[in-house]
Amino acid sequence: MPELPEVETVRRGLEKLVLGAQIENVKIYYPKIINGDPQSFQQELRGRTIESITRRGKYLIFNFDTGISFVSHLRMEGKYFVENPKTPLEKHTHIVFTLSDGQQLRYNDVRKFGRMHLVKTAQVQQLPGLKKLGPEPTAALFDKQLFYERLKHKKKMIKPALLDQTIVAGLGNIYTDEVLWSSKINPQTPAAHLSKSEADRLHDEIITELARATSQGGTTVFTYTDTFGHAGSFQKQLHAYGRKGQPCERCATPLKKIVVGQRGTTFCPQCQKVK
DNA sequence: ACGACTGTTATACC
DNA sequence: GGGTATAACAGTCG
Repeated sequence: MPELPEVETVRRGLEKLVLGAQIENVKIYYPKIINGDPQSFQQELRGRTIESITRRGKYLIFNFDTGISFVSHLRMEGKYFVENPKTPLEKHTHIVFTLSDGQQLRYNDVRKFGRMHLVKTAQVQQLPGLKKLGPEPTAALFDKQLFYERLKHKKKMIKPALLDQTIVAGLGNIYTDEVLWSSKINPQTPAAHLSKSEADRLHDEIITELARATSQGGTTVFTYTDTFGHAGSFQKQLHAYGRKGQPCERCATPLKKIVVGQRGTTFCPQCQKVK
């Protein structure tokens, strides 16, 4: 599942592989991936040069020479590959960008959940998903006091509150279970019930956990790979996610899996007690 | 064989 | 408007 560390790893890979490349042609095999008119998507991108590749939350943003940007969300299984045009198209490749250097940038997505938007660079922040996005989880941008204030006014439980992207950007199901485990907070705790010290702990864990995962190329749980086809290695350091029934690494109590806000949730019933 | 389950966001609805 | 359920999809597992 590409969450922030995986998307950032993909971004860094793409920066090495296709920054500065010019798009010669775009082939669309599954138009629903593209938000808006696929024909104009094709036409607008032809002849454009990739000037920069940025990221906001889990959104990848390709910026072009003429003030337009292409915003891509990988959702569950979206992947980019850079390959020789002679390599046969893999199953589930839906969009192919042929580049002037002779390579192809290919978008592959088994579940077809990923989405792409083409907008003016100045309009990127106005896209529905980006408009309400919370701060990036870095020490410079993610304010501790503000985090506590926002939680205090949320009616949701802490887990769905962290997943909703408006309080802080970039957490998905895996890292949410991890930071709650590290912070010893029960996922079903109402967000508004967290004490200041719990909120502070959680805030710090979010920053360090996502940074550590990013530095290790992200987590490969099911099928995630980066643009080079490499798996991440952070899955070796997961303490909660996917460890149902295994002993908690702090207290040896078997971890439990429950559903919270329609999402599978693994936690330690001993260390992460409801208060 | 078939239903349950997986996860992320936009959208519809209360 | 906030909260919540549902749709978008395909593959895997029991």
